[in-house]
Amino acid sequence: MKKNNAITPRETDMSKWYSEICLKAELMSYSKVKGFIVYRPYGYAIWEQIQAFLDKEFKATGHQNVYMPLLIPQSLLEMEKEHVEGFAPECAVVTKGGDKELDSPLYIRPTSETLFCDHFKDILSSYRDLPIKYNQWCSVVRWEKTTRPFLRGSEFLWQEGHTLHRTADEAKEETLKMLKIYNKMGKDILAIPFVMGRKTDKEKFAGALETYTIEALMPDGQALQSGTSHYFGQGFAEHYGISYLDDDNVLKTPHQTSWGVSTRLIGSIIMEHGDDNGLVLPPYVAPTQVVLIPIRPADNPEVMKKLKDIKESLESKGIRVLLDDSNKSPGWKYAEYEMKGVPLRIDLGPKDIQQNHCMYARRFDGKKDFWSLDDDIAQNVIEELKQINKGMYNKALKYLLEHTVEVHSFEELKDVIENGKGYAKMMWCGDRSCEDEIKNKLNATARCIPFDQEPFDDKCPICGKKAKQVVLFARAY
RNA sequence: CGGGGCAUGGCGCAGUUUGGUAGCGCGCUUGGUUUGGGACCAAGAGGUCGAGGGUUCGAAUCUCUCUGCCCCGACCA
Repeated sequence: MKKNNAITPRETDMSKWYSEICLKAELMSYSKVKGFIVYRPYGYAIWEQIQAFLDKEFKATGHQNVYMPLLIPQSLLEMEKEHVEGFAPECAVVTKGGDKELDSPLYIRPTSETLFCDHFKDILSSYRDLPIKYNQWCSVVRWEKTTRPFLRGSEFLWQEGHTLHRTADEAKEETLKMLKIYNKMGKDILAIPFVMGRKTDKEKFAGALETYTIEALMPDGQALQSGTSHYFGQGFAEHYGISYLDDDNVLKTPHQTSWGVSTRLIGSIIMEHGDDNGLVLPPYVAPTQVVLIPIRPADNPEVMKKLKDIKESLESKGIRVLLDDSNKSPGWKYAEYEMKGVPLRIDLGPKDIQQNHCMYARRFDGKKDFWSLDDDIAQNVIEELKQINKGMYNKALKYLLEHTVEVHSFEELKDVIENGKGYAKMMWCGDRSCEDEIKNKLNATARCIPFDQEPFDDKCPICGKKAKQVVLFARAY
């Protein structure tokens, strides 16, 4: 049969493949303003699943949601030097209110550190107020020159956690705790194995003492920074005058963190799992987890009756299920739900009724098999979704391991980077100059200093000096 | 910000070279027949040809200006 809605194969053109999935799986639409997209229901629902998971984790670890204003006065943004230098060049600025020119411009938040700091100054007075653990769900605006749906937009949706602590240790612990929640999210619901690690000084957040990251590896060998967690120390607090009286009656400065993930995660899901038939969604973020396809229902009333029973029993177990009773042909439906990445499909037709079974097909590996209609189908589905998530994770993990290559020389590094072989795992002296050289010559950056440090050499292949740590280099989105 | 491409119904395109009053495929609506890997017939709806100016009796088509989008690079979640 003809494929009248096929997409460009990933091998042919990854960029084209990616944007066609975004559009044809109905995740988003382009808007009239460059870099700003419409999050369509199917795409937004993925974000809602991610939100639901994280919101629960945040609250379970004692965080509260708040909402800060959209606009930042210039004076407030300028209070932390590194921070303003990092962000001001990519800010959108409001210069008029109504028809009147403003005395001082207002910045649309590119991130909300400054707003949180200003507020913290007001509400913190005693050690009894600490810790303060806030999170915000919102969108931010950064005037990007090059934009791609989900991966890089001028506006994106995210969450940003901002916390204050009495001790440095407690703040550091918070920073790592939140990073681990992100990593858990990868394994549990995104089916993406992240590499956790610390950013080099060159790559860390503007104003942070330490930045930690979760990095995903995409099928073209490029890395995608998927979430960050920062330890600020007391820098911001000092600049913004945040202080409290401790139990020894001494005025002290709290220790601060911030951490965030964004709708970029949707982009990483698309690239990590997608194939030439379209999107492949991991089951626990899929807006529809199971689609039911009736075959020849018109002259076989048993078919719809049975499917409605199945639908009800799935719903009663909290499974997100869609019964497509439209009069499109089954073939059309197969292709459609493959494009949309629905993890599991169940077909039921007269032949199945006769044989007292139904057919199921898994999206990610195409496995097809039958379940007896006497089975507890809901229980089977629950188990199958679990296996799918595990299978997708393991597949991605295998790719990650196979594409993390130890390099001992510049030539080997070059080979890995230029041929899209993935992460170049390298022993590094720790000098900025070597990092810069790699950036200049190969356009690759230090993605992170992974937590798993297993030294395999004793000198830096760039300068030949003594190596201090293992670093992963890659080109990045 | 450089380099390339594009702008004609919801989507994909033809028409532009050589000016003559807008067409095709998909999708959509209605009715009917269908349904095990993108069904078929019939009848319909839908377009100030990205915006503005100019040339002309007449502009999707020639011309000028502007705007937007996509892709590839340099910078960033």
